[in-house]
Amino acid sequence: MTILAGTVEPRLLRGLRDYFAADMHARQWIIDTIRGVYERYGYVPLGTPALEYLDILRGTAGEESEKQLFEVKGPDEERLGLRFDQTVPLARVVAQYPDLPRPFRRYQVSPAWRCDNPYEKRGRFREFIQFDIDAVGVESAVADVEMITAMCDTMQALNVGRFRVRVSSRRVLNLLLTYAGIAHDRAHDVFRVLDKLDKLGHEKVRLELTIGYKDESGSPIPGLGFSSAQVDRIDQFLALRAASREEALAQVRDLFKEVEGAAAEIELLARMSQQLHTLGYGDDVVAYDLTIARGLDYYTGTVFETLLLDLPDFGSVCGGGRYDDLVMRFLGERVPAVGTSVGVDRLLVALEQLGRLPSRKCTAQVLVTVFDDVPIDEYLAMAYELRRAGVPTEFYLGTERRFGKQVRYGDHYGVPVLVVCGADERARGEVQLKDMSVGRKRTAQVADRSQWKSERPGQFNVPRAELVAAIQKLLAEIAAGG
RNA sequence: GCCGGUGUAGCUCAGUUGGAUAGAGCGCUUGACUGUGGAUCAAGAGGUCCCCGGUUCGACCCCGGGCGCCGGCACCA
Repeated sequence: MTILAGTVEPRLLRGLRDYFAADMHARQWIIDTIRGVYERYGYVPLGTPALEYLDILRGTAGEESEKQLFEVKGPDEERLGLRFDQTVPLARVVAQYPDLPRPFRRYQVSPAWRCDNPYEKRGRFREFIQFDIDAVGVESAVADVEMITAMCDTMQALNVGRFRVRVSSRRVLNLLLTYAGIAHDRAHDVFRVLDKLDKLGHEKVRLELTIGYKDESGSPIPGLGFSSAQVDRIDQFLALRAASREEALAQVRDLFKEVEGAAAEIELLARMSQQLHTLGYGDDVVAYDLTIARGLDYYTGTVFETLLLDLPDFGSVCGGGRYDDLVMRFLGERVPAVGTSVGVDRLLVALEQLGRLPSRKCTAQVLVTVFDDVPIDEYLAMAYELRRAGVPTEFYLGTERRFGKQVRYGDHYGVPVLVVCGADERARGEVQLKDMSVGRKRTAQVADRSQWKSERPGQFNVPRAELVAAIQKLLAEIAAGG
């Protein structure tokens, strides 16, 4: 692009994007659909500011994540940051307003910011909308079940196709550490490597747990230095394959039969699975995959994530878990909580790739076109009659007087119906309606221009006095006929 | 942060062992058609060949440095 001297080059920050009409309509549809599900579960909305004090955001989710904070300087030099999720602000709110009756169950949809490496093909951006539900002050695992079913219901409502919610438990993974004789303060390191199982496979995970290896580019991946006896025990766990939740639990129950406290943890998951079955959430939509840890440091119990089976490499489109100690940071008191988060912009990219989004570029149902030989006030009258009757109507405001250009304009934005009234129609006290979809279908078949012009597909005249009624009838037909 | 690739028109890309005025397709604009979307035909606009420095009679091309973008890895709330 040529940049003129004295002008500023229009450009976008890395990892951010502009959303035009089709994307905005699709995104709004996703948000409305999720909200519908969440409100059926009785969650109430909460809004919090994009900015928080830096010390609120810091140290909640691991040291590494601090690099991902967008920092902001306040007017009095306060150190601020843009929120990177909605869970930490929620913990702040719960701690700040102790009178809130518990359980506090809220939903929140808003943007968050993370300064990590963007990967737009898989829907990873530096600014993105998340849609969360959380239940704070809840000990019962019924809340965990509710999160999982809400995810399933959300995926179904969004028409994502085949999906699977994978459920795991940090407490079971802690049992694994005990079983393998690994100190629990190494949990973060071990879980990080286990989470890569899907991507790297068994062999590399084993190497990374022990001596490390060199990846394809030759970069050294340091090993964690565990003994082969320890890693053998982890391997036993990783090798488990089950066709159902019950089978997965049976295998772990057997493997951990000597581990103290294992029976109780596994019983908890068994109870959840039973409830899920009773409610109609079978092994096809909810699977227990106990190797999943998820990256967040603040998770303490159940964790889960959702994959789209038609986009196996896309990554998870929503995830969450239990974080019983997060509020403690602000309140000094343990407040158990569980929540889950849908990545709205990720889903937008995924559904786009799957071709599961309707594309809508306009809001108008009708475009009133104009000719020079008819007084403009007559066109205005038509447009306002339609608007007052509740029909979304665009009045052609451009300078292009030639009719062909106006049709092209309407075609470009996908307006379904044009109102046409030149001197001929006016003289007869009529207006012409043009159903754009008819011409769009004809266009593939017509080769000759004069035929194309004379055919005027999808056009018919109605008395001027019946404009509104005729439009409403035509729009109803189009809506019914598809 | 590390490794690799790449940077030429709005987009996708060709090009020159270093030589005069840098090309194609698509898109865009205009006309054929002052009242009809598509197709066709014709014409037109659009370039700091990423930036800075060096070598050279001469650099879009070669050399050095920088930056951007794309992959992979690391990291990931």
